[in-house]
Amino acid sequence: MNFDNIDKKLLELLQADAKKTTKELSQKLNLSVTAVYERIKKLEREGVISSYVALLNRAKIDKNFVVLCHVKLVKHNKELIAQFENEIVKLTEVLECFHVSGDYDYILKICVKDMEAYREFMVTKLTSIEHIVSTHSTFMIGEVKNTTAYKL
Amino acid sequence: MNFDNIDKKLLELLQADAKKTTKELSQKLNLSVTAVYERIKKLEREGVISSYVALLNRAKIDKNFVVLCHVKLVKHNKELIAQFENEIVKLTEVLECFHVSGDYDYILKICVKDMEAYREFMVTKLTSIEHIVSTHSTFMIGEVKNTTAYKL
DNA sequence: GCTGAAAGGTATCCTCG
DNA sequence: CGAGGATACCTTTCAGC
Repeated sequence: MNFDNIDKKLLELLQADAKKTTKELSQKLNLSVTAVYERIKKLEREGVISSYVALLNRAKIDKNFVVLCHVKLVKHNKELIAQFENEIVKLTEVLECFHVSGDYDYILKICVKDMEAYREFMVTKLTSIEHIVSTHSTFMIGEVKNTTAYKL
Repeated sequence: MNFDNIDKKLLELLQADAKKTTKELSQKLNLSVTAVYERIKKLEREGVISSYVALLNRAKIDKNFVVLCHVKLVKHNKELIAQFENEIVKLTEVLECFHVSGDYDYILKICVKDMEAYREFMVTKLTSIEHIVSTHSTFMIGEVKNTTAYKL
């Protein structure tokens, strides 16, 4: 799909605030309400906009302890990978999990309450998944940037 | 702030789909529309819900090349750190940047179109920031999980 | 903190340039 | 592709429990 400047601006606005009314958007874009409405519907239909979500403040919900955990598997055959990934998806503490190139196989972003909760998570959940040969935890000491918005 | 089970369920629903109407939510929660409305307003007022955003599909907007880049600075005094972080925030290709413990100082999640775009980013943007002594790029070869929703 | 009803604003659709 | 108007639905407020 191709985006003109209005689409780009529209996506920028919706990525910043999904609660803006089409009326407000139409004013910022110098378009009619209907035109904006149809552009949004098209972007949704095409799957460019995948969802609208509420973002929470980690600090207010006891999830302010963030760890980036590098994981290495014993082997890399299709079955083991599928099994591992299937388990990871279920873990609510894991917000992001990327299969990566390099020394480690996966990088996980884990959010829990504190170090104690992380210890508990490691012992009872992560390392109970089979096929993991090693992990390396890197603790977040500060969040410089964390956005969901892409610049088109 | 303290959350009862209704708040938790409400936050779960809003994190999954911010476009649900208070009417729909009230049915799922067995509450009146007004009660749900007031709970949401309170969660917004307290800053638990920080924003509502549209999430885009990376694959549809030419941002499907994801790199986790580890960065190490020369020194770690307050001034250099502030200067580095100030520059990073401006880079639209960087969606996440965490100040971390360990061998490297920062871990960045970078989304661009392809390897060529990444090369361009590294050469013209990232490494043009001063005080970086070394970087290590880890390429994403698969996305296992990527959510913005915390489980309360 | 909850409910139900009332008022005003929006989303959505339709017809027409 | 975009505009404007009609309608159903939603958000938001208010009185009362």
